[in-house]
Amino acid sequence: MPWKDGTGPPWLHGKFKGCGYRMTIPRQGILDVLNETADHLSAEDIYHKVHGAYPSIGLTTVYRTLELLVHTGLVYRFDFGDGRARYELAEGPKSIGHHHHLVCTGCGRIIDYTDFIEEEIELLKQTEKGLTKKYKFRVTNHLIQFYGLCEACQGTG
Amino acid sequence: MPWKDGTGPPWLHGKFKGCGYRMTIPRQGILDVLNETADHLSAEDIYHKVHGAYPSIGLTTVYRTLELLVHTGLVYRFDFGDGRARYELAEGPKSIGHHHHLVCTGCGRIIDYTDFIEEEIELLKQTEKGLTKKYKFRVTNHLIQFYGLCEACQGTG
DNA sequence: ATTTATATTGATAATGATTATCATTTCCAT
DNA sequence: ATGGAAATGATAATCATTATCAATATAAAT
Ligand SMILES: [Mn+2]
Ligand SMILES: [Mn+2]
Ligand SMILES: [Zn+2]
Ligand SMILES: [Zn+2]
Repeated sequence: MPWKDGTGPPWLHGKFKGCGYRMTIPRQGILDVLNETADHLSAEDIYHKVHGAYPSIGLTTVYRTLELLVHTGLVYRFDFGDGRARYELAEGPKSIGHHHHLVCTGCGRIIDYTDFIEEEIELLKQTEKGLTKKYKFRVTNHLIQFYGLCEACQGTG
Repeated sequence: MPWKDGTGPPWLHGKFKGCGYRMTIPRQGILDVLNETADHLSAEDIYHKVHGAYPSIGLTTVYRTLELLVHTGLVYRFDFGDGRARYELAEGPKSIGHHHHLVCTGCGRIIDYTDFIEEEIELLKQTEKGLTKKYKFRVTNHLIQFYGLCEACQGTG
């Protein structure tokens, strides 16, 4: 289980405490930043944003908290190929829900999409079942990304 | 054709020269290694393997050649979450063809699978078409990975 | 074959994101 | 309040990947 205790959590604040961790000011700040943005922020992005509200925060704490959040499943970590990890709140009030990504190899822009998600998830479910049977592999997560050029980057051949 | 030493795949020669590059001994060695393995090697893995045949090769050359190969589309670069890029020949005689990956988060093992590929590709094609229409995004590539635990790693709960 | 221009190489240093240390501070249960 | 565990932040260390740059290898031109 990702939770230290056996308690099931509501959301964020409660979800965090439910895992047996303390909800501190730096952690709250980091969660706030993640909850208020629509972007896919890097650790340093988050550090700078939190720094506005809590100037004493250290970059190390940001990395540590993100590691914690990823481990507990509250946050997803992505690699879009620009050399730094990027983070996104797994789900919550402001979340658009489960989605996949379009990654522009021209400008690095990331587009969330939920279109066709149902069909994709349905196929993934079937695929998972088959793979589990054949390879005895227990799937816990999946990653789907499309790479290409966004509208703005198609002009500059 | 003047193949310096390698027994390597001639099916790459034209593509290489067609792009204005020279087929040198270090490059041939790197391609040989990629062509002979079924694993997903890191740059350093490749460096060590090529070093057996060409001890004077430098790690820098490996990185540069891989960058070249990825850029020309002959090689795919993957990130499986272990902090280093891994490489795989895009296609060729010994290739199993287009496939996706199962990534064990327990031991790092990578499993190639081609099962359900047809169905997946078919759905991806449709999804691509819809995404192109809605987001004006020109898809050139896609990435699908399943994360979970391999058979050996499921025992150690 | 000799020359010439260019592509390629490899040793080395630099970069930059992420981790490891560790002393200090904060939190919580007693 | 108090003691112990958890969390923090400044700093140094890792480590994969890139940037430099002088030396070498290659292909074309003479
Ligand atoms: Mn997203
Ligand atoms: Mn593979
Ligand atoms: Zn773009
Ligand atoms: Zn495993």
